[in-house]
Amino acid sequence: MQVTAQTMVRSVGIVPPLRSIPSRDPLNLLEQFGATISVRRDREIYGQADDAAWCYRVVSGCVRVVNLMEDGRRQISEFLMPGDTFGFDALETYDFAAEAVSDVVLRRYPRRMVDMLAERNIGLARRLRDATSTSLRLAHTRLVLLGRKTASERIATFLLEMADRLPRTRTNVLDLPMSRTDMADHLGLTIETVCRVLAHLRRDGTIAIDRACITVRNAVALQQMASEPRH
Amino acid sequence: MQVTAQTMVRSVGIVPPLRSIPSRDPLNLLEQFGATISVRRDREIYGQADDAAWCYRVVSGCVRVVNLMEDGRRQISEFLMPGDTFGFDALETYDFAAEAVSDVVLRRYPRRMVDMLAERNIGLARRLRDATSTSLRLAHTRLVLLGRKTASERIATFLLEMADRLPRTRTNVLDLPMSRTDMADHLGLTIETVCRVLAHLRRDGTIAIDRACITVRNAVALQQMASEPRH
DNA sequence: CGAGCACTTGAAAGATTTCAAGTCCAGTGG
DNA sequence: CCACTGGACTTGAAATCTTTCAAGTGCTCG
Repeated sequence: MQVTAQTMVRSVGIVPPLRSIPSRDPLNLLEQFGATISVRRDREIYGQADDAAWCYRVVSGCVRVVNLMEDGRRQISEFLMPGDTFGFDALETYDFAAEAVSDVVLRRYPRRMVDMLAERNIGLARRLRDATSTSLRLAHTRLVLLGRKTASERIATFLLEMADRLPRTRTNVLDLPMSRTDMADHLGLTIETVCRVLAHLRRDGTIAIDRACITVRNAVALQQMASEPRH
Repeated sequence: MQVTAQTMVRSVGIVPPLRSIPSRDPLNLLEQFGATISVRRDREIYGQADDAAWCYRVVSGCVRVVNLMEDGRRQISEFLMPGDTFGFDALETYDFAAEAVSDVVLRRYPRRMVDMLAERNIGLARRLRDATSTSLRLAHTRLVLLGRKTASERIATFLLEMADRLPRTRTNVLDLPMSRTDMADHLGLTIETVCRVLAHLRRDGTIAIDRACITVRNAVALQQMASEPRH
């Protein structure tokens, strides 16, 4: 893997407390082999066909998992927030590129070490399997969104998900790190449709928009609009 | 889990050879705890909210993984063919229903046993993790299909995938086990659109249609039409 | 032979995209 | 300090793809 525009920082002896990771998490076993790296906004973390040499955990910022078609069409299969891991589910190569949505700080672990530790520690192996299962479950939820939901339902679902996952400064205020284009490519829409639906919600009084900052004024309305699948 | 309309058959001492499973596969460790069951066409194997008590492997026939929305909209996230496993990635509950597309024969393993064996056997644990990773990768490919491909591209992609995965009697002849409705719910289209695109391909001479049986006359044309994502 | 169901096909309706202008900032240079 | 430029975002109108609504067709089963 070629080191792109990443600023390397040496691993320090003491592990910084990571958001939403309980200290008993088996994932912490990896910390002794971890390094902290920073990636600037819009820089690639790894490419679609790169050898899967590293696994990552988001410390701060937001990462997008991107798949490109040859003619330029783009699908963002997920956004990763602080505490989320990625690259652990790779096989020989990553199958999808990872890029920094904002300036991000990551913990990075050598894949070989991860596999080696997982072979010795059953708790870690289990943890990795569960993490992959959770990703899979999330992916299935997105299949429903892309396959069966309308534009409004997709946007409402997305906003509620962000309200849940984004590190929030204030309740109901979402400081979205991604552009409208990113949202569109995540939701299987065009940027214009994203804008129009958001504008409609604003006129409704359901949300307020101030550039990248969206305030949820009526969460119930969003929930009804989102048409979540059965539980 | 309630036993629905399944015909239970006692596990036999000798494991029948399963299609496309090399005998050295760690999954075979499960065989001693496996039972063979049959499920009739359109019967539920498990429901969306059921406790995840069992893991399965398809012996013969075809299974669909289904997610329902409250208003009845349906998304089939995948079709499973002989040799495929499912239910291994469940957490507390299955998150999606599994139903028999055709009459199917399954091997069924108690989830508790699977977890127990995986704790003792690192090869099996690894195998399960890899299987989940493969599912995840497949799911991501479908996100691109649903998010960014046109109706024709979806159909072409689907036919090529079936040509690859379906147990084939003759080259180029696909005996599709699923209905047009199933195809539509898998591809995020309506049944009418599926019919129209297939009819168009038939007039093209790209395929021939005889009810559920589709003959691929021009695989190259299908490949071009499918617009596969970059590799 | 008739009913029911899956599948097909046509025509109109509708949702989203495409094409085309703007608007609004943030950053730059005069 | 302020006009200018580029990029992200908005908005409108026309075009297009897919869906919806409506009729068939054809096969299988009783």
